Amino acid sequence: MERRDLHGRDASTRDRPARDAPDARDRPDLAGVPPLARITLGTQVYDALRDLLIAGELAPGERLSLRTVAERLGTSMMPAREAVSRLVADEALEVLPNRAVRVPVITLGKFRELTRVRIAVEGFAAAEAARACRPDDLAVIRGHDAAFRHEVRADAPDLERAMRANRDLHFAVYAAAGLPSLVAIVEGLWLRIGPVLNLDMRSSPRRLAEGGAAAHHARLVAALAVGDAEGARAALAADIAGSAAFIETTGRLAP
Amino acid sequence: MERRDLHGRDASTRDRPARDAPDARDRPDLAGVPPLARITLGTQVYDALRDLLIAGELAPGERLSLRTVAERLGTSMMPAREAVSRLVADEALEVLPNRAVRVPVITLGKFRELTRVRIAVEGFAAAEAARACRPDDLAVIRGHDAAFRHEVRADAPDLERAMRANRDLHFAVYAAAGLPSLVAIVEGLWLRIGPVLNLDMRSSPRRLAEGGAAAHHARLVAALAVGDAEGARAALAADIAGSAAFIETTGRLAP
DNA sequence: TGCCGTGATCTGTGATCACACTTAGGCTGG
DNA sequence: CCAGCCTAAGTGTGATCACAGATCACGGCA
Repeated sequence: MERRDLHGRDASTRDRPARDAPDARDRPDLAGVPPLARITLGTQVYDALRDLLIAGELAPGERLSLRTVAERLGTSMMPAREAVSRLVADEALEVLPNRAVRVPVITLGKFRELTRVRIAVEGFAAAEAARACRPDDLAVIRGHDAAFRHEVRADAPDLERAMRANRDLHFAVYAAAGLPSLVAIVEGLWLRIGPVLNLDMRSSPRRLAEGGAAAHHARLVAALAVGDAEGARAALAADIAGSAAFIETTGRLAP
Repeated sequence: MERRDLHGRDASTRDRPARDAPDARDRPDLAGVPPLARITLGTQVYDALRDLLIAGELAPGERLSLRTVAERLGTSMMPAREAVSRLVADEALEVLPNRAVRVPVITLGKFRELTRVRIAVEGFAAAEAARACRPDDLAVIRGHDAAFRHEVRADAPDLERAMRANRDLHFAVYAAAGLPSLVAIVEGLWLRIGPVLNLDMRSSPRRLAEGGAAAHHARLVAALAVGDAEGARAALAADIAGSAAFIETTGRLAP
């Protein structure tokens, strides 16, 4: 049970960059200096929990406690509260009538519903990506694709790395569509299926290679390269449907 | 400046129903008694602000203050904090590097992006609705359609009622698709375009009748009635594109 | 032996205080 | 008369306390 400390508790260094913000606003023609993302403790806790969720390190049904989360991450209860509130709003966590917080247990019906929505939304993103994809976007995508293929073909596949490569590949495609709000929507969906998807995937490693994931990815990349929107959509839909079908066969989903 | 009091501060009455929850779980065959939604002050503040936003009563660029919101709604600062945090997470509000909270100013580019995403997502929802629509769903939809048509044709159109009828019509269609997570996504989108959309609509009333909204709605309802998925999608896409084009002509959007 | 009341403990929620920071307004010094 | 500082009010963020309700185990009654 390692203890990540989010503090960097020297607030003077943490908030330092913000002091330049007024300058940047007074002289908007000053290059560089992007809007300067706010990094509060609450946001950091949110990101930490978020990563745990989509990595499947928090199992469905697992319970959380504000005080435990706070202590584990080295903060007080307040940032944990904010983080959990946001995740509950995203339906990535749920708080029962008992006031207990846990990661939701997805039913089979809900899983199928999410899969249909994913195919529609992510399929659209892939199609748009095929239209808007630029050479450097494609290069990044190919990089992640190669990493994934390399990992699943290895003698001792590193599942964590493989899943991360898969995720990076998908989101690189979605980012190439040039619709940030769409990417945010997809992130919300992944946040909800992450636990069940990655958890089951972890339980049966070799399925990763057997499933047609690599083949679907290859078709996807090929379609993107030639600007074939419908081809990209179909390839991505097949990829999603394939992994969903596998999850269903494990039968671990609640009725 | 009326003062809505969210308290009902008699906690004993507010939380009373929860006491039946354990019984309902122990005897699951006990009819009625759905899971019993939690209603915290934070959630109520969230809903209040949310309604203000999608009704366009909070103009883009308008600033909010936690303490002001709290006082106005008759609570302390904590529930206001949670509500604002959630809305910021939804990108329905934003907090500047100065730590000032305001409703975001949408740029023209962002507006077009959101419109494209809306056409894709809501169009899909309409198509699914055409497949899954049941007679009683259709009846509800027709009711809202009639209300909207009646309102825009009146001599003295009540804009607020018209916009609400329009919103109810749209969401009745999306609900008919039977994909709750999709409805949640669309709500997030409406939360972000609500301010600019409804604000501009309010500034020029008669456009409501001139715009083809009623005609698009008619085509939409007709398509739903016969299960024509692509027809429904097209009608809804035209509706969205129409109102978006009108908004752009007002030229009020930031470059 | 089986069951129900009852207490300690832990939960999320709300209120309040403390703090660093921003911002606007009034004052002083030129 | 204007530019400059500089105080005072107001901001979100984080910590801490208070509290009602839930959970669970122990102990006593039937």
